[in-house]
Amino acid sequence: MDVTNIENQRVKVQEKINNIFDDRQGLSGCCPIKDILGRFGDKWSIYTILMLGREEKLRFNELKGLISGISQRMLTVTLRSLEEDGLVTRTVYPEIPPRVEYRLTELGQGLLLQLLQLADWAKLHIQEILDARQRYAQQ
Amino acid sequence: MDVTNIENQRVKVQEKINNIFDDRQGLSGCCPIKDILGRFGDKWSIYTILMLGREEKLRFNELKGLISGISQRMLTVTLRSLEEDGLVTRTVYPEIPPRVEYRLTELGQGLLLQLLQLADWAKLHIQEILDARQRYAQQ
DNA sequence: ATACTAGGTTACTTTTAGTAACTCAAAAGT
DNA sequence: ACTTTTGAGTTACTAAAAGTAACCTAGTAT
Repeated sequence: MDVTNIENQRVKVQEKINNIFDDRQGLSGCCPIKDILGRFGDKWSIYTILMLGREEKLRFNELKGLISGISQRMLTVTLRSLEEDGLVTRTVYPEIPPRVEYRLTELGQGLLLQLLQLADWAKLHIQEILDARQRYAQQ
Repeated sequence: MDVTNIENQRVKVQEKINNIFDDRQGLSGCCPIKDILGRFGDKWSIYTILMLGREEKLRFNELKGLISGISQRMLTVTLRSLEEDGLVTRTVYPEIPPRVEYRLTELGQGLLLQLLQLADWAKLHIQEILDARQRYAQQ
């Protein structure tokens, strides 16, 4: 890639960024990235989405078993927030003991694909980041 | 896209997810997505990266002016964490009054590109999400 | 001598994340 | 007849993180 191409790419990036900020008249409105990352960007939401992406449908305690370290409360809170955003559906079967099934919606599956793209980038560069942290820690 | 293609895609997704979990032997290790989103996934980091992506280099108070609502402390904390991860460089010019310039590293620019991809998805689907929240709120 | 500048800290308060123990309703064991 | 188990959660609490307001430094201009 020559100098002109790099410059072209830079201009495209700037346009995109301007677009993001234009859309929310002067920073006080809602920024879609912030809004979305602010919701699913925590570790429990990510693990939950990944697990539901792998297994298609899962019950509450199956999820709890798969996501090691999560407490019942945090799983409830996480699932409710994903449900609220339309990323996950919750189906209750009124039996005793109760049975509840969770699965990703189409929207949730779309988000999963984005997450996996990010994961590819993360895997490629995680070592660079860890190295940077090491250097920073050493003064 | 016919049924076979959908099935193919699903298998690919599952392989990728299995890969992510394999890499960190049994969930206790570090998951690159979690690790990375856990660091830059907050609103101040996102705004900071976007601003530095737009302007190439910025001084502390320029950033403070551009990111409306951020306090000095939160900007310091955010910049330090981005610096620690090798996403941003901090250059001090030992003058009085001091001058400090921040810019994205190559790594930071790479992350910015990923963020912009996510922003594209977010813009396409933010209304669906907002609608879902409305529905959820109404019982 | 006072005020201003850039780029922060320190000490404090509020918000959020997370834990441990409890609930519900029926079924099965002792 | 009472205790335990099961699935899917709540409630009440504590620890940690995010955020605010006031202060600092060192030189320069008024």
